Amino acid sequence: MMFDIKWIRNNQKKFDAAMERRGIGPVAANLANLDDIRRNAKTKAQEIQTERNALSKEIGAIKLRGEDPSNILSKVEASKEAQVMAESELAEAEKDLENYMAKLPNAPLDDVPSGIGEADNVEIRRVGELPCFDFDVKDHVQIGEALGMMNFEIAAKLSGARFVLLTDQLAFLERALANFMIDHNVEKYDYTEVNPPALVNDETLFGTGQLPKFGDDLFRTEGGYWLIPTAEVPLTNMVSGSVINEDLLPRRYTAMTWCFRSEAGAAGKDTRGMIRQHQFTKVEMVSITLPNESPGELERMTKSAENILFQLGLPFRTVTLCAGDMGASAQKTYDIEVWLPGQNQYREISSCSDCGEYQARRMNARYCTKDGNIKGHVHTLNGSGLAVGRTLVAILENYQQSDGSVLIPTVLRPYMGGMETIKRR
RNA sequence: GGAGAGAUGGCAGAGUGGUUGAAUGCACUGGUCUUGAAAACCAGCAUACCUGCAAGGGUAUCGGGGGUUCGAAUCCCCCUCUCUCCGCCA
Repeated sequence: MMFDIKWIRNNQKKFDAAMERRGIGPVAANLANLDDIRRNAKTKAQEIQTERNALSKEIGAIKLRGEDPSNILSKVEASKEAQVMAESELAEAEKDLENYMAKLPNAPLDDVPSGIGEADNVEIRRVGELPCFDFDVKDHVQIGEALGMMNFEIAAKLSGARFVLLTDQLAFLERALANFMIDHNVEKYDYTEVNPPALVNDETLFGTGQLPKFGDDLFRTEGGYWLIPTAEVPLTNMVSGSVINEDLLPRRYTAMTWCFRSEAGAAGKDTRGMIRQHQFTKVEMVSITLPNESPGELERMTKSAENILFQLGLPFRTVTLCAGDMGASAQKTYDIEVWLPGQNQYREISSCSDCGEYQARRMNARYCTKDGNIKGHVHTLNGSGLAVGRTLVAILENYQQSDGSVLIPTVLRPYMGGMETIKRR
C-alpha cells in the first residue's frame, strides 16, 4: 500500500491539511470511502470462499467413502456465480484505491515552509564570496566555444537540440570532476560506489515515483525500457522488495551515470548552453535509513554535496524548498544553488530530498530487528553530489580569466595530471 | 537469436489433483537433562490482508499472470528470471 490507509482513515483532517500544502484538494474522505468499499468487498468474497472451501473438502471426504456427492455439487454451483461477482467487485475496488493513491504526492514535513512556488523557498545559508572580474564576464558557452572545446553544432547534427559535445580538455575536465566527486563521496562520506543499469523497467520507475504520473519526462525504448532520468532510480530500487536487518542501516550508495530527460515541459527554458540538456552526467547519492534517522541523514547528505562545492571554491547558497515546489516523492528538500557569473544568478546544482517512507512503500522495502521481526518501511533519501555538467559550467564561469583561459580548481588538478589551466591550443 | 533444464518456507530438499501452509534434514528459539557446555530428547519457528474489544476466526501466497476443476504446489497456456549448450557480440 502506497500510503498507510488505516492512518489516513483515522487522521483524515491531518492528511488533508498535508495535501493542501501541496496544492491538492481534500482526498482523505474519498480514500476512506474507497477503502470501505474495498474492505466490504473483500470480506464478502472471503466469506463465499470459506463456504466453498468447506464444501470442496466435504466432497473429497464423501468420495473417499465411495458415496455420491452430487447433492453438494449442486450447492457449489449456486455459490459460483456469487463468487465471480464478489471477486470482480473486489478487484475493481482495489484498483480504484491503488490508482487513486499512486498519484498522490508525499506529505511535507512540518518544518517545510509553506508556499506554492520558487519565490516561497527559504534561503538558509550562503557560502563563498562571489568572484569579481575586471573584464567583461562571459558565459560558459562563449568560454567553451572560444576554447574550441564545446560544440553545440556538431551535437545538433548528431542528435538535435539540447545536446552538447565536449572535446579535449573540457571532456577531460568533466571526467575529472566525476572522479573527484565519487572519491569524495566514497572516502569522506562513506558511500559505496555503484555502477547501475541505465535502462530500467516500469516497476523500478514506479518505485521511486516517476510513474505513473511523470512518464512524459522520460525517454522510452521500443523494447519497453526507460532511460533513467537520474541514478536515484536504480540506486534506490536496489532495496526494493527486501527486508533489511537494521544493523545494516544506513546504507549509502553513490554512482556516476548519464541522466536522460525529455524536458517535455521545458520548451523555451534555458535553451542556451549546457544548463538544460536531454543527456547529462550526474553523480548521485542515495541513502536508505531507519525512519527516525532520515532527517539527520538529509543534513549529512546536504553537507556532503555542499562540501564538494566548497572544495571546488564555488560560491553557493542553500535553500529549503517550500511545500509547493518540492518533487512529488519528497517530504523535505534542500536545493543547493551555485553562483553563475554568466547568468548573474544562483542556479540549482544539487537537490537533496528526504522521501520518508513514500518510495519505500511503493517499492515495499522494509527493515527488521536482529531476530527478524519486521518493523516497518525504511526511509529513502537522494541527492545530487553533484550535477557534473552544471559544475563544469560553474567552473568555466567562475574561474574564467581575461585571456579566455580557465583556471582549474586546486583540488581538481591531481585528477587532471597536474594541469593548472585550460586554454586554447 | 536457437535447443534444453530449472524456479517449493532462512537454507537444503520431498511432493504429479482431495484436511498440503506444505514431509524430512539443517539452521534458529524455548525447555528437559548437566557443575557448565556439547550431545540427546521435547516443543516452537512464514508473510500479507480481512474480521473481532479480545481470545480467536477467515482468505491468499509453492517465480509472476491467466485457464481447467466442486477442489491445483500438482494439469494446460502466456510471461519473467536462472543454469547448460550453440550462434552472435563490446
